[in-house]
Amino acid sequence: MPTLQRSQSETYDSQISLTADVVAFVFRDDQLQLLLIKRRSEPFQGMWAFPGGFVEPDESIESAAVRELEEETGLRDVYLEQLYTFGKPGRDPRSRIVTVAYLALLRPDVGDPHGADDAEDAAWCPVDDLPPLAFDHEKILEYALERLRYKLEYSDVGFRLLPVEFTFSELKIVYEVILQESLDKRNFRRKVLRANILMPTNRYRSGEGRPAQLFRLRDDAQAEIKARRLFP
Amino acid sequence: MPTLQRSQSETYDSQISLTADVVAFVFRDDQLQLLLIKRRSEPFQGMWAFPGGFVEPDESIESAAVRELEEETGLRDVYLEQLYTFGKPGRDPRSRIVTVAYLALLRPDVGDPHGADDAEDAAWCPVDDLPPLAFDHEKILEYALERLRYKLEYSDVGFRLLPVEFTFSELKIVYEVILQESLDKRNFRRKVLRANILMPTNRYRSGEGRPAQLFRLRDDAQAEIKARRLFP
DNA sequence: ACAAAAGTGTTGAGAGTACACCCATGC
DNA sequence: GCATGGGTGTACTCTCAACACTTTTGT
Repeated sequence: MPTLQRSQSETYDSQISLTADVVAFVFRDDQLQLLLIKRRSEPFQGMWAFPGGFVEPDESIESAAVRELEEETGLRDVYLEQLYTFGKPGRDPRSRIVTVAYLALLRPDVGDPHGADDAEDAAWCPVDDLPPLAFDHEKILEYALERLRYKLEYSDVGFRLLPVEFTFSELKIVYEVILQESLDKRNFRRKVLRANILMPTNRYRSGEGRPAQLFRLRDDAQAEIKARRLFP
Repeated sequence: MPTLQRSQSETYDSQISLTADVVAFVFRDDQLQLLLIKRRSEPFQGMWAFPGGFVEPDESIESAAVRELEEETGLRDVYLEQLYTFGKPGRDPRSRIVTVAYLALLRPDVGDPHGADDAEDAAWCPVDDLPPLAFDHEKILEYALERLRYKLEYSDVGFRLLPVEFTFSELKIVYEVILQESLDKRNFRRKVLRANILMPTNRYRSGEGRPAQLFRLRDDAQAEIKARRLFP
């Protein structure tokens, strides 16, 4: 049995390489946007892809994800969560490369990305107006979007896409855009308030019309509510 | 930048190895049980661990999981789902080994496991009476249990632990044991029926007391309900 | 007939949904 | 003063949770 022998005696060099890729979302201009880099090298040279790269032998996979993301953005206050591991043979034409995909949520006040190293360019792209993506990154994106929509409904990920202080309409727009449906202003406000996760501030955001009160997520607001029984 | 050079010119042999481990649950004797194998070789020789092993260069990770599970059980009608990838340096004393953990749910009529290859022994163990586990498998188990409890509330995983035909009390016991709380018989039955996912059969299961009608999951019952809005 | 588990209905409380008007500010 | 977005309350429906007795079978 090759597996057994390998586990006992070999040097453990593997023919499988491991990368970490990051699907990083930001919410700007009332749109959900995605961090993409333009690949400088083959394969898929010139195509857009998620930031990512090989995991070093002595760093954790998550550290690799953070590092790759850091190379492209100012990286401040990131929410990072492991998404799924994609490893079908053939997903990378070079060799057998398995990637651990991460979901990152950035607040709108992170800087603009800058090309670096293996990136000829880097940019935020609205998710509903994307160029074709390299590798199986479109499938990964689909998965990330599904997860984001899903978690929006039972966790506080929606708040991670906003500035630390935000108004109710800003929060509502995040929910509306990601869920692709419109919500009732009064019911939305009541539901959020009932959850008791916000702290009001004395500050207001002025724009057109009446200024809106700013709120922040309470520090002790648990990140994820225990699911109420839904099923069966 | 080492990552960049590697991605362009190296032979891609990596110092990171990849394994697939399977956390396989079965529900027997009104208990949630776990498939464990007793390790024949170092490290952790003689300790219990999940079935698992190295991913071959030309097989998918999921195939590796299925294969490793197949070596231990009759393997029929398995539900398999990727759980999480654990890859902290140091989790395996031999070298840098990253493992993709899978959750498997088996129906009670799968056979008993048999030791094979790298397993000196194999057995079902009740989850609340386990021996110490090798590697970081206790952490992986914790994660698996959390996921199982979570999904029980919004998907049909509970049904995957039962025979194809089952009674309402059997289903209720699965829910009660895994959620560790007792449920009201009438409310439970009503809720399941309202979900409209069951097909009644004309068959009955006799035991002590009045025989109970057997039901089966409808073929067209979707595997996962769309979450109702819970949050905020 | 009795022990054991199956099966069945009702009621009250709380959450979800639908819906329309006044308020504070900038121009 | 008017345009713009902010902020508020009520009525109806539906789901959830609590709760006890009758039915069917085997012994």
